[in-house]
Amino acid sequence: MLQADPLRDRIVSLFDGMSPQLRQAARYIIEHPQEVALVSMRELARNAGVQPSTMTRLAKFLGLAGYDDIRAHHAEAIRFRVDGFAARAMQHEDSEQDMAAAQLSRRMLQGLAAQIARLTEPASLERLSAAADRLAQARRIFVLGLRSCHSVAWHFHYVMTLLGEKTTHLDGPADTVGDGLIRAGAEDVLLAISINPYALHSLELAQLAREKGLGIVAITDSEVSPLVGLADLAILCSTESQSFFHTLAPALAISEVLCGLLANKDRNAALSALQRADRHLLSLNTYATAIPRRRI
Amino acid sequence: MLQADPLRDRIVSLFDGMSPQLRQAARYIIEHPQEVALVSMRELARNAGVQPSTMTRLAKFLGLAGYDDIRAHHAEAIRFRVDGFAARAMQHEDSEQDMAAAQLSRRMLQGLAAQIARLTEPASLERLSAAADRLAQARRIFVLGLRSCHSVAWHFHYVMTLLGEKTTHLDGPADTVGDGLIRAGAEDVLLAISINPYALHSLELAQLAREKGLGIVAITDSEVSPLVGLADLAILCSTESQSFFHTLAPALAISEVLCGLLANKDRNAALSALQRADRHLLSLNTYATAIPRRRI
DNA sequence: GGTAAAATACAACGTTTGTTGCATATGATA
DNA sequence: TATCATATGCAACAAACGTTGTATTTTACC
Repeated sequence: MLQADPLRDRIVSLFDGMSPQLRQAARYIIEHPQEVALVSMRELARNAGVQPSTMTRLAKFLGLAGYDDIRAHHAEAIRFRVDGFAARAMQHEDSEQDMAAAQLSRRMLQGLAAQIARLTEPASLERLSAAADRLAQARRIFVLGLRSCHSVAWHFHYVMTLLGEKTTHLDGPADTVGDGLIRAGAEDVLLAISINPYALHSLELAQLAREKGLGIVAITDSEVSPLVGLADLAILCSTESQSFFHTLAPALAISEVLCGLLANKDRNAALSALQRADRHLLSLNTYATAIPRRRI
Repeated sequence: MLQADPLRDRIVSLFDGMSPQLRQAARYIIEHPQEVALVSMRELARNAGVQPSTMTRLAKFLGLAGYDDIRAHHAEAIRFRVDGFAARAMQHEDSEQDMAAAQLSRRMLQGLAAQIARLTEPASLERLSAAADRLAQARRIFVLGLRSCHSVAWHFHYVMTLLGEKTTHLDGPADTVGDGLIRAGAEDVLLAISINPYALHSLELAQLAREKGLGIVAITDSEVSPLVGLADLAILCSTESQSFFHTLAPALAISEVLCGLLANKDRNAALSALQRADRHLLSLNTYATAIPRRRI
C-alpha cells in the first residue's frame, strides 16, 4: 500500500510491546489487510490461529473501542484504494452546529472528489476516449439533458459553441424540446444525459433519434440505465452523495473531459476558434473585470 | 472494469426480467460492487432501499443458493483486483492517439478531484457554513449565473425547487434576466455565481441588488474577483483545468454542498418536501425506468 | 369492477457475530 | 518453591445476521 496508513503504523510501532498472542493477531492483520474487511472476526481469528477474544483485545490494546473499528478502517482503505485519496483529516473544531455543517460539507466534498477520481479507471478512460472519437466524427452533435441533467447538457453545449457551430442544444419552451431533431439523420450523433430517475421525455427522444438512425452517446449512472440499451456507447458516472440529493458533479466532469478531448483533436483549430469567440464577445462588451458603473 | 465478471453480466442480462424491487437491489449491487463485500446483507438492503429478503430472493433469482454466494463472489473480486490492478496500469498497449487521450482525461479528472478535495480546507468549510446560514435566513433567494455559470445557477435552483419555493432563478429571454429582482428587498439574498471572465451583466445585477439592500452571497474564483467587493460573503473555487477551458465542477460541487446544508437544517421538512415533489412528478408521469413505447 | 396471480412487506426462526467475565495457565520474582 | 501479575482460553451473552413462511398489497386480465 503506497498511501499513509495511520492504523498500520500504530500497529507496527506498538508491536514490540505486545504479548505473543497479540503479536500473532497483529502480524496476520498487517500481512492480510484485505481479509480483515472481507471475513468475520471469528474467521479471521481462526485463520490467524488465535482466539476470537484476542482480536477484541488487540483493538483495545491499540486504543480503539472494539474490533469493529479495525474492520471499518480496513473497509475504508479498500473503498478508497482506487482513488489514492487518504486525506482523512479528522480534526474537530468549531461549535456544534458549525461542526455538524462542516462535517457534512467535508463528507460531501470528499465523496465527490473520490467519485471523480474513480473515473480515472482504465475502463472509464477508454469509454471517454471512444466517446470523443464518436462525437468528433459526427456531422452534428445534438445535446439532450432534461431536468437535473440540463446543467450538464447546457454546459457541454456552451463550451462547444466557443469551439464552433457543431452542437445543437435540444431544449426550448412550449414543448419544442425535440424540434431540433427534425433534420437530424444518420450522420449525426445524440449526446444524451440522463440519471435516475430517468426523465421519460429524454428516453422518448433518444428512442426517436435511434429510429432516425442517429448514433447515440450516453452519459448516465448505471449499466442498467435504460439509456444503455439505446446507446452505442455509454459513459457511466456515480450520482451518490452524502446528502438528500443526487450529485451531478461527476457527470459535469465527464462532459468537461469530453470537451477537452474534442478540443485536443485539433489544438490549432481550437485555439483560433477560441480567439474568434473572444473577439466577438469583446466587441459586444460582454465581460468586465471591475465593478461596472450602472447603466442608466 | 476490464476483466470478465460473469455474475455481473448475469445480473445485467436478467435485469429486464426482474420485478421492480429485484431491480432496485440488482442496480445497487451493480453500482456498488465493493459494498457487497464490505457490509452485511441487511445494511446493504438498507442502503439499497429494499427489504433484506429481497436480497435473498435476488440470489435465488440468479440461480444461486443464497445471498452468501453473492457476497463471496464480490469478496473474491476484491481479492483479485489487488494484484490485477497494478499490473494492468502498466501495460498501456493502446495506440498513440488513444494513449494521449487517456492521459489527458486522467490528468483532467485527477485535477478536478484534487480541486474539490481542496475545498475541504477549514477556511472553505467555514465559508460554506456561513453561506448556508445566510441563505437559510433569507426570505427569498435570487440565483444569478450567466453564460458558463448558468449551469451552476440552474442546478442550485432546480434542487431547491424540490425543497420548496424559496428560490427565484434570474434568467429569461428578451433581456428580462433581471426582472425577477423587481420586488426584491432587504430581507432577500442574491446568490451570484460568476467566474473570470466575469459577465458584465452579472456584475451590474449584483450591483443593483446591493443598491436595493439585498444580501449577497457569491460563488466566484478569486479573492480579487469583482464580486468579492460586492458580496457580504464569497466562496472561492478554483477553475483551473488541464484543458483549454475553465472548469465548473468545483463550483457545482459548492452549490451542491450548499443545497445539502440547507436541506440539513430541517431534515424532516426536507424529507416531506421531497416526498411531495415525488408525488407531483409521479402524477405527471415525468419519469420512467424502462425504455418507453413511443407516444403516437 | 372483480378476481386471480404476482410482488412485496413483515415477523419470527435458528445461526453467527463481537464482546465480556471468569477460570486457568504461564512465567517472573522472592 | 511459593506467590503474584499477566496472558490466555473458555463459555455465555445480547445483538445482528441471513433465511423463510405467511399476510398483505399491487398488478394485470377478464
